[in-house]
Amino acid sequence: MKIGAIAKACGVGIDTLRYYEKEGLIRPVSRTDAGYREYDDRTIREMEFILKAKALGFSLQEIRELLSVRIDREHHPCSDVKNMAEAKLARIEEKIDELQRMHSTLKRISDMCCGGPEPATHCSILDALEQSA
Amino acid sequence: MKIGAIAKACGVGIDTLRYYEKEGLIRPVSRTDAGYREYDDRTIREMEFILKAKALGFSLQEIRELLSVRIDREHHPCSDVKNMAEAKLARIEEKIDELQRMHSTLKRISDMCCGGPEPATHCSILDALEQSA
DNA sequence: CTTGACTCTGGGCCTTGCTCCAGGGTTTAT
DNA sequence: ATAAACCCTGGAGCAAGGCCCAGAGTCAAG
Repeated sequence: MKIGAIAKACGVGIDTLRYYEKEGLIRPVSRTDAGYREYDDRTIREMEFILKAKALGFSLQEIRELLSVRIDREHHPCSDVKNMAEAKLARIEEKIDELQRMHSTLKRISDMCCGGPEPATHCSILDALEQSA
Repeated sequence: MKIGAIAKACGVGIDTLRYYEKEGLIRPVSRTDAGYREYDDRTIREMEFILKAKALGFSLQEIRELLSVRIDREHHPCSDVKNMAEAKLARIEEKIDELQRMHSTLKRISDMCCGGPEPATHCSILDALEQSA
C-alpha cells in the first residue's frame, strides 16, 4: 500500500504520515524503485495505536517511547508503561483542577452581571477584573 | 515610569509589555525625547486587568475586546461582556469534559496494569492501545 | 569620563502538530 | 498518448504568547 491508501485507511492526511515518519514514530516497510513509500497492515495497526494514545493525551514524544516498548516488550518492564500512564493521569488532573478553578472564579463574577442591553457602566464583570485583589 | 519599572511592578518581562503594545492591548502614555516609552499608574492597572483576564482563560485577542469595552463602558451593553464570559465558560466546560473523558479511559486501562518489574510482554496498557475498538 | 544599567528597533527562535506549496517525477485510466 | 491522479523532497507557515539577540543610543553614578 502506498501512502495515500494508508492515510485514507487511518483517516489522517498524507502529510501526517510523513511527519510521523520524520518524528520517528513510523517507517515504511520499503520503497519502490521510484522512491514511493510502501506500507502494509502493520502500519495501520501502528497508526491505530498512535491515534489511540493521542486521544488519551499522550504527546508524540511520549508515544514514541510507548512504541519503543511496544516493539520490544520483553526488554522493558511493565512499570515503564504504568509510570507513563500515571504521570499522564497526574498531569490531566492538574489541568482539570486549573480549569475548574478558572471556571468557578469566572462563573462567580459572571453570575453577578445583569447581561442586559444597558451600558456596561457598572458592569460587575469588568469591575471584578479591575479589582487589584 | 519607564518600561523596566512597569515590568517589575507587574511581574512580567519587558518583552511582554512591548508584545502587548504590538497586539494593541496597551500603549505608553508618551515617549521621551530619546524614544523611551513612558507609562503611569494607569498602565499598571491595565496590566492587572489583562493578567487577571488571562488567568481566567481569556486569550489576548479576547482581552483586547474586553479592554475596548472597558475604556468606553457607556457605549457597550453589559450583554457584550456577559456573552464573552459565558462563551468562555462553555469552552472551559468542554475542555474539562474532554479531559475527564481522557482521564477515566486512561485510568481504567492503567488500573489493569500490574506495573511490576516483569517484562511488558502481557502489559494490559499496551494491549488496550492495540485493540482496534 | 567611563562604566554599567537601561532602552530602542527589527528580527529570529521556541513549542506542538501538523498543513501547504513549489517544482518535479510516476503511475493509471481513458 | 495524454491527462488525471498520485508521489517525492525541502522548506515555509500557522496557532499563541512570548523570549532572546545584535547593534546602537541614553542615562545615572562614581
